[in-house]
Amino acid sequence: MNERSSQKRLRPRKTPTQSRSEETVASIVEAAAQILETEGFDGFNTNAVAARAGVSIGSLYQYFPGKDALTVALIRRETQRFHEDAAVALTLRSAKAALEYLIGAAVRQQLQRPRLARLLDIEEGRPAVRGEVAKPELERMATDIIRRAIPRHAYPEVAAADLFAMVKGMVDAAGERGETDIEYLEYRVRAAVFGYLSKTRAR
Amino acid sequence: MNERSSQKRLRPRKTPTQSRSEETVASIVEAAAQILETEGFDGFNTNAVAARAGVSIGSLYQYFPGKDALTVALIRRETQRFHEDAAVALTLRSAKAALEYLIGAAVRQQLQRPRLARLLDIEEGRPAVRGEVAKPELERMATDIIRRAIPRHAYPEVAAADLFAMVKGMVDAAGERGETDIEYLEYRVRAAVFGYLSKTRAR
Amino acid sequence: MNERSSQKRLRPRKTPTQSRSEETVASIVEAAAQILETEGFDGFNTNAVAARAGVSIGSLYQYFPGKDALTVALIRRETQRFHEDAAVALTLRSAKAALEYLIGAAVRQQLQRPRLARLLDIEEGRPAVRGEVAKPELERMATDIIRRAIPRHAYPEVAAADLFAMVKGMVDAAGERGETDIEYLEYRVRAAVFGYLSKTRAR
Amino acid sequence: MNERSSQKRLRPRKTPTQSRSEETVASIVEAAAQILETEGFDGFNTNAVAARAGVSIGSLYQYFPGKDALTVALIRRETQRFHEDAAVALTLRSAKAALEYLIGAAVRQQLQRPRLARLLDIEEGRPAVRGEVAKPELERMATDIIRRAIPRHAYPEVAAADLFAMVKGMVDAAGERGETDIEYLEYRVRAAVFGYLSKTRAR
DNA sequence: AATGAATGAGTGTTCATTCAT
DNA sequence: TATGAATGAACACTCATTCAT
Repeated sequence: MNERSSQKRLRPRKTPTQSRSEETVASIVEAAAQILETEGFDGFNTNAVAARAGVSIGSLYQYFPGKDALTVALIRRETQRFHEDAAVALTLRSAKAALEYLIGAAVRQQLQRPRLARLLDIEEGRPAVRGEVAKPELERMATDIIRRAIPRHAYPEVAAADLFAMVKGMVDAAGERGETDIEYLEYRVRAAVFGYLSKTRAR
Repeated sequence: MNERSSQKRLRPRKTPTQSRSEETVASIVEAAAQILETEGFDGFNTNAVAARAGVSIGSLYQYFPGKDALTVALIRRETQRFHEDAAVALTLRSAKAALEYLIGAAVRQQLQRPRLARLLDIEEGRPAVRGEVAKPELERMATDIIRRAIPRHAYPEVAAADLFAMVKGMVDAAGERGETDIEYLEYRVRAAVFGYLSKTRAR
Repeated sequence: MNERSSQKRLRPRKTPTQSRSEETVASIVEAAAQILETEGFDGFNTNAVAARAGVSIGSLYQYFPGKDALTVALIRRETQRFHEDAAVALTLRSAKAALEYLIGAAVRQQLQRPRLARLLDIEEGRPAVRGEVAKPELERMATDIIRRAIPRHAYPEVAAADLFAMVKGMVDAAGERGETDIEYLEYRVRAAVFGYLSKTRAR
Repeated sequence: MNERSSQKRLRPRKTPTQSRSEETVASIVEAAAQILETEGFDGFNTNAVAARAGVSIGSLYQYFPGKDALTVALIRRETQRFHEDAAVALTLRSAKAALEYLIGAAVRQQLQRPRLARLLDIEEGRPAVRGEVAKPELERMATDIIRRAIPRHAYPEVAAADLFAMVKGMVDAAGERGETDIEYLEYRVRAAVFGYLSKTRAR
């Protein structure tokens, strides 16, 4: 139907208080992840997700007001761990250690289920989805870390955005090429990040 | 349905020899670009493209065997200039100058029509399209340039892939954020590229 | 487009367990029969069938994975009775009686809805449909009957095939000409069958 | 080119019996035959026929007012020889010989290009085509032969129709099964025809 | 709450036919 | 007369979403 109607709610229809509901919601989200991973966008439709989750299509719509809401939930789930890692990184004394911690987290996260990660990155850009996925806080944290690592950096927000973009670009591409050597990839990503920062330091 | 061709052809159906045909083909490809740019994937359907091109749907299919072929043609058109720039860069004496030339080309190209560029980057990843768009030669050129710039680099192919990915990531993100200051963006991309190379030099 | 299933399934998509579904399926098949009967191949499209069945096009595709599957289902429905008649014929003591029984069944069946029968005979020959409609068993039964009727016949399988073909040819043509005198037609078909067998007996 | 120019010198500038138009028409009809034979109904479209004939689609429509007209022309061409054979058969003294002559002609004709013959038989039944193809005279000839062969036959017209139908049915089916032993098939068809006539003789 | 049958707007694609050149 | 670019009605099929049970 009309996907353009901007007033569509993307929040879950109900906050599950019962454990059974929570399980159902979780199974639906995981089913979405699996479908996206194995079938790609072409196979990613609500009926398939419901079937994979062992749930009726009606139930899916009981918990998610629409397909986009399901996508958002999945993105949130996948972002969650990274969010927590960022919080941990903030507590580290050394700013460099914090950055390295974060880089490691990003690489591992993205390479855990590379196809899923890549596809979700694309979904994040969809107008219907963007704005629903909480980037701001994450970016604020990253900005903080950079501010501490390079106190004299001219535009830490820009740097944070740039670094996010290049790390994501590199790791997505690596995942797509089928790379599995996390060590090597992390080494290169660190090179990119610290290389960028060293050349950008002041302006 | 057409059961005969198991492998869909992505090459243009007929090479237009008459000038009228050439115009039609060009107008269709440009219409595709505009639709993608203004409506995004959601509005990107063959009927809309034909309508925007001021052409019947039948004409579209006379020149493109399918939607994917149209996408491929559009990607090729957009890649064309960059291809040529890469060839020019190869002729420059200084390897550093070559790299900078290429970076500038990439940034300008990607920021010319940022949304279009971003969406085409996504399309390039689609299984139905990948393999039809000639990356190999481009990557070979880039590898050559890196080989000359950093003769002692351990894995120039990996570096080329990484650099492509990070540049694309950075510029796409910048375009999406609405950045227009090409100078500044180029400066940062150069920082990223040369930073990466300096930290990666040997292994 | 669905690129996943290289071999289109012709089996019904889901076996309806609820009575409502069964009704829907039956109404769709009967609608297909009526459309084919009244409009011929030209009007036989899925949208028209759905409309005639008083059902949405989506429902049609929920039970039949494609147009051909619907055709197959219709052929099966029309063949069903004949199949059962053949089984009954096999139980008759006299082989001649069995043959006559079968002939009568074939004539009546084919003349019940002559146009439909003729059109389905044609559809049976379509590459996409042939092989899905169970002829083998029917031919085996017919071969058995012939074997019993003419024990010394040189090639009962060939005879069975010939007889099927000539009976079908005669009755289809008669139906097309608008014949309604079943008695007379049966008489001629019997003449053809027993005439063929008497002249072919041994070789 | 070379062959053509040499022919130009040796042959008259224009063949008086065949104008260039006639050649074009013939090539189109033969192209239609080939397409139907090799691609079946699915590939049988006017553009494909024109291409195979080495003629523009516009030219095709210059000679045939529509697709059906082309089909009719093809049916007529294929029926032509059989028509002539029927005329020859009429001149034979012995009625039995005439019938056998005709049967042989029918079998050979139908088995020459079996797929084409079968497909054309189907086309003959299409409402848009039926009535355009001259059956009456052919049936009259066949009726005459039967009248002479079995002077006391009650309904020679009915017999002629029945025999046409059963012969066509048998030979089409044989062709479809890939039979190539013309002798054997002719033997069986004769058995069917004379068997039918012997059992039907009077009423 | 859960189910799954039903919906129908939308999309890719074909092909007979026309007509300007 | 010949060409072939252009047309657009028609059709098979999908899938997000609803709602009666």
